[in-house]
Amino acid sequence: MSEPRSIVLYDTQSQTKLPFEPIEPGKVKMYICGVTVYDLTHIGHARVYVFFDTVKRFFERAGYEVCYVRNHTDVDDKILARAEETGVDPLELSAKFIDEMDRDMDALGLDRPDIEPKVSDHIEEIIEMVQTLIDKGFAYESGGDVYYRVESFDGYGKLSRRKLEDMEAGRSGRVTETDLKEHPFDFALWKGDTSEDSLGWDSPFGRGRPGWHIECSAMSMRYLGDGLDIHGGGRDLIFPHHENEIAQSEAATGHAPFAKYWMHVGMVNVAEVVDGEAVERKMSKSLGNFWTTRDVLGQYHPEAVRYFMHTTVYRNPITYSMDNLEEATCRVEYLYFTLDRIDRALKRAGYDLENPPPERAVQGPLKDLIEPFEDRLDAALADDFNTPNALALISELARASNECATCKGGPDEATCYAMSRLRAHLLTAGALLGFLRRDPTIALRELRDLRLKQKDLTAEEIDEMIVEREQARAEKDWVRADQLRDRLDELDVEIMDSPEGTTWRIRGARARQC
RNA sequence: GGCGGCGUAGCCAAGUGGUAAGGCAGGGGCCUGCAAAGCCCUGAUCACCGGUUCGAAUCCGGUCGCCGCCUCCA
Repeated sequence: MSEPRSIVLYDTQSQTKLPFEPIEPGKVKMYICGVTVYDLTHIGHARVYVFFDTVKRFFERAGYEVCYVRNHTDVDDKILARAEETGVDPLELSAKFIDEMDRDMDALGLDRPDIEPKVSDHIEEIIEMVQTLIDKGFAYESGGDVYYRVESFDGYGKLSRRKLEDMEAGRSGRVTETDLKEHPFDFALWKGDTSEDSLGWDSPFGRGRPGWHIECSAMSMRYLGDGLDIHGGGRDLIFPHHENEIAQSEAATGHAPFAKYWMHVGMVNVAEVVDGEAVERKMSKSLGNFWTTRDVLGQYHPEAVRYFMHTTVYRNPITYSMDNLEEATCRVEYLYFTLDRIDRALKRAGYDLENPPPERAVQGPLKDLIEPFEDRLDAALADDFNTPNALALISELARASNECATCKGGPDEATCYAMSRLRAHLLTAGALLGFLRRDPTIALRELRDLRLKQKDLTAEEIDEMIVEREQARAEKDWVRADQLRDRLDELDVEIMDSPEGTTWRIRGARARQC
């Protein structure tokens, strides 16, 4: 970005868009809640991390130095339960799923966060913080556990704007009452566990392990200090997780706000039939309606998955469906075909793609598209990361690119120069959103191979028929050529004849189009 | 019961005070041996009712429908 632009982002707590003003000039301190690593990640997790990857990249483009921390919760009851079931050591189990998550997030092309702390490496900080809370009267020991006293914190409920009374008056039977707690909404900072063979650490309050929320407070402050710029995660973390983090952190440090901006990503929904009725519900482990990132990447190209994620603004729910993923796949394919066309046209004209000519003003009808493009792209993303608007801009670019690359008689010098600028813009936008990052030939092959796999076809058998048809065409045997094309068509293979030869592709699973 | 959100063309989806981005599908055209790809043209007054305003999809009130959170959850 040529000059500092004001980035506006929606803050959950104030329920409004605010101009981003860093605590330390030029720096962004960002903590994003990671996952509890007892299983493969699902596509809902992926949405959150794809989004914040783009947030991070955009801040960097805007000239900020970003410190991105994302934790792994590797000590948790669910991990213990899963470890018990499978007879594995809990920390080995979580280590395995951290690796699996890395594999999936790498495949999606995410940059690794700068710091990825684990609970098991920060027990000391956690114990220290719990002790501080006890000392200050915000927490109490009870039956070997330590609980946070929600009524001691004035601001309790300020993020999720709910009152303790309202929640108590709410759905009966939902809140678990325990003799150990002073108030039903008090939550565990430390869970006592005296059995020697379970995962635990010695502490001033006895042997045990941390409760759920404390780790994020302890680890975020360990790496980013008492005040962070951005704290984020999925919408479902607003209550109780983030609410509790605020209560703990601000109580412990006496410093407010704990986080200046709270950003929450909408849920991934999935359409299902429940009791004979079509409904759309949040994807979740407990409902059992989730798709793992691994499964999805087996079916769809990672860049198509990212494209799909960007079709809806991050705060709204998005529907995971075959149709939506297919459409995203088609768009990514279209963009790569476009890039491929530009590259070929430019190479034919003697352009060196690695060393584009020095920038100069564009003349003619494309001027108004090319010159202000990056400014418009930045404006879209600076407005609370409006990725659908960014995609709309990319569509305009691609259309113009195709027009240039396929113009009759071949592009002239001015058109070639315009194309090289369009190409650069496409790549810039793609780099921010996470696609168009491969060589078009490679990407198109990857896309093709996934479809071949879907249709249970091999490239060889198709190529054979293509060669046969080319021969028929060379002999102007149109009847035979068309017969072969019809046969291929039945296999959902589409043929594209061009002066450079015949290429083909597989139609997507979505109907007979695309 | 409390808190939050959503309802925009056949479908997906931006836009939150000045006469509705983009994509998919459909229709018409250019190109093509014919196709496909690509390009061009083509569609909505914004759930409903009432109000504020010179002017509202956009603000206020109400109605209906859907979803999320209040329990582990990204």
